[in-house]
Amino acid sequence: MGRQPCCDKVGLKKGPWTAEEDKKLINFILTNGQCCWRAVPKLAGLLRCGKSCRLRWTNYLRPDLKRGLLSEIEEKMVIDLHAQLGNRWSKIASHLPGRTDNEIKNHWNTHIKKKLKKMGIDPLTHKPIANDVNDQSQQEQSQNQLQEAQKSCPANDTFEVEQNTPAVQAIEEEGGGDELDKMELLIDGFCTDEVPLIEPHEILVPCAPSSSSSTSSSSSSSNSASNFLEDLHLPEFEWLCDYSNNNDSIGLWDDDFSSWGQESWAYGIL
DNA sequence: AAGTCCTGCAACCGCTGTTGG
DNA sequence: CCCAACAGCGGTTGCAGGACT
Repeated sequence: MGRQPCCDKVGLKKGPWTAEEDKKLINFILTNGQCCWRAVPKLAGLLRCGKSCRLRWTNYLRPDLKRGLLSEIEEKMVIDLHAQLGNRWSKIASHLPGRTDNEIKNHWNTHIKKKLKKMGIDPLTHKPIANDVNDQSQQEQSQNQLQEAQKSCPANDTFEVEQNTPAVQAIEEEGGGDELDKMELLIDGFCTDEVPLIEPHEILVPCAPSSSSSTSSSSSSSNSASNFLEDLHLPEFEWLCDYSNNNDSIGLWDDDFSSWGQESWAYGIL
Protein backbone atom coordinates (compact mmCIF):
# COMPACT_ATOMS: atom_id res chain seq x y z
CA MET A 1 0.00 0.00 0.00
CA GLY A 2 1.81 3.05 -1.20
CA ARG A 3 1.53 6.53 0.02
CA GLN A 4 -1.38 8.44 -1.32
CA PRO A 5 -0.69 11.42 -3.50
CA CYS A 6 -0.49 14.71 -1.66
CA CYS A 7 -3.72 15.76 -3.25
CA ASP A 8 -6.40 14.58 -5.54
CA LYS A 9 -4.92 15.58 -8.85
CA VAL A 10 -8.09 15.04 -10.84
CA GLY A 11 -9.53 18.36 -11.85
CA LEU A 12 -6.74 20.39 -10.35
CA LYS A 13 -5.26 23.23 -12.28
CA LYS A 14 -1.62 23.28 -13.24
CA GLY A 15 0.66 25.77 -14.89
CA PRO A 16 1.08 29.48 -14.42
CA TRP A 17 -0.94 31.19 -11.75
CA THR A 18 -3.45 33.83 -12.70
CA ALA A 19 -3.83 37.14 -10.90
CA GLU A 20 -7.18 35.92 -9.62
CA GLU A 21 -5.62 32.85 -8.05
CA ASP A 22 -2.83 34.92 -6.55
CA LYS A 23 -5.39 37.22 -5.06
CA LYS A 24 -7.32 34.35 -3.50
CA LEU A 25 -4.19 32.84 -2.05
CA ILE A 26 -2.89 36.11 -0.66
CA ASN A 27 -6.22 36.93 0.89
CA PHE A 28 -6.46 33.53 2.45
CA ILE A 29 -2.96 33.56 3.91
CA LEU A 30 -3.39 37.09 5.20
CA THR A 31 -6.62 36.18 6.85
CA ASN A 32 -5.75 32.77 8.20
CA GLY A 33 -2.00 32.62 8.24
CA GLN A 34 -0.01 29.70 6.96
CA CYS A 35 -1.48 26.48 8.13
CA CYS A 36 -1.93 23.04 6.69
CA TRP A 37 -1.18 23.63 3.05
CA ARG A 38 -3.24 20.63 2.10
CA ALA A 39 -6.34 22.44 3.28
CA VAL A 40 -5.45 25.81 1.82
CA PRO A 41 -6.72 25.32 -1.73
CA LYS A 42 -10.07 24.04 -0.58
CA LEU A 43 -10.54 26.79 1.96
CA ALA A 44 -9.25 29.47 -0.36
CA GLY A 45 -11.38 28.28 -3.23
CA LEU A 46 -8.49 27.32 -5.44
CA LEU A 47 -8.29 24.42 -7.85
CA ARG A 48 -4.67 23.78 -6.97
CA CYS A 49 -2.91 21.28 -4.80
CA GLY A 50 -1.52 22.45 -1.49
CA LYS A 51 1.97 21.94 -2.68
CA SER A 52 1.44 24.28 -5.56
CA CYS A 53 -0.03 26.89 -3.22
CA ARG A 54 2.91 26.64 -0.85
CA LEU A 55 5.36 27.00 -3.71
CA ARG A 56 3.55 29.96 -5.16
CA TRP A 57 3.46 31.67 -1.80
CA THR A 58 7.03 31.00 -0.75
CA ASN A 59 8.58 31.67 -4.12
CA TYR A 60 6.53 34.54 -5.37
CA LEU A 61 3.79 36.00 -3.24
CA ARG A 62 5.55 36.33 0.10
CA PRO A 63 5.71 40.04 0.77
CA ASP A 64 9.22 39.98 2.15
CA LEU A 65 10.70 38.76 -1.09
CA LYS A 66 13.16 40.85 -2.98
CA ARG A 67 12.66 40.89 -6.68
CA GLY A 68 15.18 41.35 -9.39
CA LEU A 69 18.63 40.01 -9.99
CA LEU A 70 20.93 39.10 -7.17
CA SER A 71 23.36 41.84 -6.28
CA GLU A 72 27.06 41.26 -6.54
CA ILE A 73 27.26 40.85 -2.79
CA GLU A 74 24.50 38.31 -2.77
CA GLU A 75 26.11 36.46 -5.64
CA LYS A 76 29.37 36.20 -3.75
CA MET A 77 27.54 35.01 -0.70
CA VAL A 78 25.86 32.33 -2.74
CA ILE A 79 29.18 31.18 -4.14
CA ASP A 80 30.74 31.12 -0.73
CA LEU A 81 27.84 29.36 0.87
CA HIS A 82 27.67 26.87 -1.95
CA ALA A 83 31.31 26.03 -1.35
CA GLN A 84 30.37 25.30 2.25
CA LEU A 85 26.98 23.71 1.90
CA GLY A 86 26.78 22.33 -1.60
CA ASN A 87 23.42 22.28 -3.33
CA ARG A 88 21.47 22.89 -0.18
CA TRP A 89 19.63 25.78 -1.66
CA SER A 90 17.23 26.29 1.20
CA LYS A 91 20.12 26.59 3.63
CA ILE A 92 21.83 29.02 1.32
CA ALA A 93 18.61 30.96 0.93
CA SER A 94 18.27 31.24 4.68
CA HIS A 95 21.38 33.43 4.63
CA LEU A 96 19.95 35.74 2.01
CA PRO A 97 16.93 37.53 3.37
CA GLY A 98 14.25 38.00 0.80
CA ARG A 99 15.60 35.37 -1.54
CA THR A 100 14.12 31.97 -2.12
CA ASP A 101 15.85 28.66 -2.63
CA ASN A 102 14.30 28.42 -6.07
CA GLU A 103 15.54 31.83 -7.06
CA ILE A 104 19.04 31.09 -5.86
CA LYS A 105 19.05 27.72 -7.52
CA ASN A 106 17.94 29.27 -10.80
CA HIS A 107 20.48 32.03 -10.52
CA TRP A 108 23.21 29.53 -9.81
CA ASN A 109 22.33 27.40 -12.79
CA THR A 110 21.88 30.25 -15.22
CA HIS A 111 24.43 32.84 -14.16
CA ILE A 112 26.95 31.80 -11.56
CA LYS A 113 27.82 28.44 -13.06
CA LYS A 114 28.71 30.06 -16.34
CA LYS A 115 30.57 32.86 -14.64
CA LEU A 116 32.71 30.46 -12.66
CA LYS A 117 33.41 28.26 -15.65
CA LYS A 118 34.41 31.32 -17.60
CA MET A 119 36.86 32.13 -14.83
CA GLY A 120 38.25 28.61 -14.99
CA ILE A 121 36.65 27.52 -11.76
CA ASP A 122 34.73 24.31 -11.37
CA PRO A 123 31.31 25.29 -9.98
CA LEU A 124 31.03 21.90 -8.33
CA THR A 125 34.28 21.88 -6.44
CA HIS A 126 35.01 25.59 -6.39
CA LYS A 127 38.55 24.72 -7.40
CA PRO A 128 40.40 25.75 -10.53
CA ILE A 129 39.42 23.50 -13.40
CA ALA A 130 42.08 20.86 -13.96
CA ASN A 131 43.27 19.96 -17.41
CA ASP A 132 45.08 16.66 -17.07
CA VAL A 133 44.27 13.35 -15.46
CA ASN A 134 46.44 13.96 -12.41
CA ASP A 135 44.74 17.18 -11.70
CA GLN A 136 41.39 15.50 -12.08
CA SER A 137 42.24 12.92 -9.48
CA GLN A 138 43.42 15.68 -7.21
CA GLN A 139 40.19 17.43 -7.86
CA GLU A 140 38.20 14.35 -6.94
CA GLN A 141 40.24 14.06 -3.80
CA SER A 142 39.55 17.62 -2.80
CA GLN A 143 35.90 17.11 -3.65
CA ASN A 144 35.81 14.13 -1.31
CA GLN A 145 37.54 16.17 1.36
CA LEU A 146 34.98 18.88 0.89
CA GLN A 147 32.14 16.41 1.23
CA GLU A 148 33.70 14.88 4.32
CA ALA A 149 34.06 18.31 5.80
CA GLN A 150 30.44 19.04 5.02
CA LYS A 151 29.36 15.82 6.70
CA SER A 152 31.33 16.60 9.79
CA CYS A 153 29.96 20.09 9.79
CA PRO A 154 26.21 19.78 9.51
CA ALA A 155 24.12 22.75 8.65
CA ASN A 156 23.20 23.42 12.23
CA ASP A 157 26.80 23.85 13.23
CA THR A 158 28.17 27.28 13.52
CA PHE A 159 28.76 28.56 10.09
CA GLU A 160 31.82 30.45 9.15
CA VAL A 161 32.43 31.80 5.75
CA GLU A 162 35.44 30.40 4.08
CA GLN A 163 36.91 33.56 2.76
CA ASN A 164 39.61 32.20 0.57
CA THR A 165 37.92 29.88 -1.83
CA PRO A 166 39.28 30.33 -5.33
CA ALA A 167 35.84 31.20 -6.54
CA VAL A 168 35.41 34.04 -4.11
CA GLN A 169 38.95 35.21 -4.68
CA ALA A 170 38.30 35.30 -8.37
CA ILE A 171 35.14 37.27 -7.85
CA GLU A 172 36.90 39.64 -5.50
CA GLU A 173 39.60 40.23 -8.07
CA GLU A 174 36.87 41.41 -10.36
CA GLY A 175 36.03 44.05 -7.81
CA GLY A 176 33.58 44.42 -4.99
CA GLY A 177 35.70 42.92 -2.25
CA ASP A 178 34.84 45.65 0.18
CA GLU A 179 31.18 44.91 -0.19
CA LEU A 180 31.85 41.27 0.55
CA ASP A 181 33.63 42.23 3.73
CA LYS A 182 30.58 44.16 4.79
CA MET A 183 28.36 41.22 4.06
CA GLU A 184 30.62 38.87 5.95
CA LEU A 185 30.02 40.95 9.01
CA LEU A 186 26.43 39.93 8.66
CA ILE A 187 26.97 36.25 8.20
CA ASP A 188 30.00 35.47 10.28
CA GLY A 189 29.37 33.58 13.43
CA PHE A 190 25.80 32.42 13.43
CA CYS A 191 24.20 29.12 12.82
CA THR A 192 22.80 28.29 9.46
CA ASP A 193 19.30 27.99 10.76
CA GLU A 194 19.46 31.05 12.88
CA VAL A 195 17.22 33.60 11.40
CA PRO A 196 16.41 36.42 11.29
CA LEU A 197 19.61 37.75 9.89
CA ILE A 198 18.46 41.29 9.86
CA GLU A 199 16.43 43.58 11.94
CA PRO A 200 12.94 44.50 10.88
CA HIS A 201 13.98 47.98 9.92
CA GLU A 202 16.54 46.54 7.57
CA ILE A 203 14.03 44.62 5.54
CA LEU A 204 14.15 45.67 1.95
CA VAL A 205 11.11 46.25 -0.07
CA PRO A 206 10.21 43.15 -2.01
CA CYS A 207 9.96 45.10 -5.15
CA ALA A 208 13.14 46.98 -5.81
CA PRO A 209 12.61 47.54 -9.48
CA SER A 210 15.51 46.14 -11.35
CA SER A 211 16.97 48.35 -13.98
CA SER A 212 18.57 45.34 -15.55
CA SER A 213 16.98 43.64 -18.45
CA SER A 214 14.53 41.02 -17.51
CA THR A 215 13.43 38.18 -19.66
CA SER A 216 10.84 36.88 -17.35
CA SER A 217 8.13 34.94 -18.99
CA SER A 218 5.49 35.30 -16.36
CA SER A 219 2.98 38.03 -16.75
CA SER A 220 3.95 39.54 -13.47
CA SER A 221 7.39 38.28 -12.64
CA SER A 222 10.24 40.70 -12.21
CA ASN A 223 7.91 43.61 -12.27
CA SER A 224 8.16 45.91 -9.38
CA ALA A 225 5.92 44.74 -6.62
CA SER A 226 3.88 47.85 -6.90
CA ASN A 227 3.05 47.02 -10.47
CA PHE A 228 2.51 43.45 -9.50
CA LEU A 229 0.06 44.43 -6.82
CA GLU A 230 -1.65 46.82 -9.12
CA ASP A 231 -2.03 43.96 -11.54
CA LEU A 232 -3.75 41.95 -8.89
CA HIS A 233 -6.34 44.64 -8.27
CA LEU A 234 -6.74 43.66 -4.69
CA PRO A 235 -9.68 45.40 -3.16
CA GLU A 236 -9.52 43.71 0.21
CA PHE A 237 -6.38 45.24 1.55
CA GLU A 238 -3.77 47.77 0.75
CA TRP A 239 -0.02 47.86 1.15
CA LEU A 240 0.75 50.40 3.75
CA CYS A 241 4.21 51.16 2.48
CA ASP A 242 5.01 53.24 -0.50
CA TYR A 243 6.75 50.63 -2.57
CA SER A 244 7.55 53.07 -5.26
CA ASN A 245 10.42 54.25 -3.14
CA ASN A 246 13.31 51.85 -3.07
CA ASN A 247 14.56 53.20 0.19
CA ASP A 248 11.43 52.35 2.01
CA SER A 249 11.32 49.22 3.98
CA ILE A 250 8.54 47.19 5.37
CA GLY A 251 8.51 46.64 9.03
CA LEU A 252 8.40 42.95 9.39
CA TRP A 253 10.68 40.08 9.55
CA ASP A 254 9.02 37.06 10.88
CA ASP A 255 9.79 33.52 9.92
CA ASP A 256 6.64 32.36 11.50
CA PHE A 257 4.11 33.72 9.10
CA SER A 258 1.45 31.71 10.79
CA SER A 259 1.53 34.28 13.51
CA TRP A 260 0.29 36.90 11.14
CA GLY A 261 -3.07 37.91 12.31
CA GLN A 262 -5.76 39.50 10.35
CA GLU A 263 -4.72 42.99 11.25
CA SER A 264 -1.32 42.39 12.73
CA TRP A 265 0.65 42.38 9.58
CA ALA A 266 2.17 45.04 7.41
CA TYR A 267 -1.00 45.38 5.43
CA GLY A 268 -4.18 46.84 6.59
CA ILE A 269 -7.10 44.64 5.77
CA LEU A 270 -10.00 46.77 4.70
C1' DA B 1 9.06 40.02 -41.45
C1' DA B 2 9.49 35.29 -40.32
C1' DG B 3 11.72 31.47 -38.46
C1' DT B 4 14.95 29.47 -35.27
C1' DC B 5 17.82 29.35 -31.35
C1' DC B 6 18.97 30.68 -26.71
C1' DT B 7 18.11 32.19 -22.10
C1' DG B 8 15.97 32.59 -17.76
C1' DC B 9 12.36 31.80 -14.71
C1' DA B 10 8.13 29.71 -12.75
C1' DA B 11 6.28 25.62 -11.67
C1' DC B 12 6.08 20.61 -11.43
C1' DC B 13 7.74 16.04 -9.92
C1' DG B 14 9.46 12.82 -7.00
C1' DC B 15 12.06 11.95 -3.09
C1' DT B 16 13.33 12.65 1.87
C1' DG B 17 12.61 14.11 6.58
C1' DT B 18 9.47 14.82 10.32
C1' DT B 19 5.62 14.02 13.12
C1' DG B 20 1.82 11.84 15.27
C1' DG B 21 -1.30 7.95 15.95
C1' DC C 1 8.53 0.25 16.06
C1' DC C 2 5.63 0.88 12.09
C1' DC C 3 3.04 3.40 9.02
C1' DA C 4 0.55 7.17 7.02
C1' DA C 5 0.19 12.04 6.33
C1' DC C 6 2.31 16.01 5.55
C1' DA C 7 5.85 19.66 4.65
C1' DG C 8 9.91 20.73 2.51
C1' DC C 9 13.78 20.19 -0.65
C1' DG C 10 16.36 19.71 -4.92
C1' DG C 11 16.32 18.34 -9.76
C1' DT C 12 14.11 18.99 -13.89
C1' DT C 13 10.99 20.69 -17.38
C1' DG C 14 8.04 23.82 -20.11
C1' DC C 15 7.42 28.00 -21.97
C1' DA C 16 7.65 32.99 -22.95
C1' DG C 17 10.38 36.43 -24.68
C1' DG C 18 14.65 38.20 -26.51
C1' DA C 19 18.52 37.60 -29.76
C1' DC C 20 20.05 36.17 -33.87
C1' DT C 21 19.91 34.74 -38.80
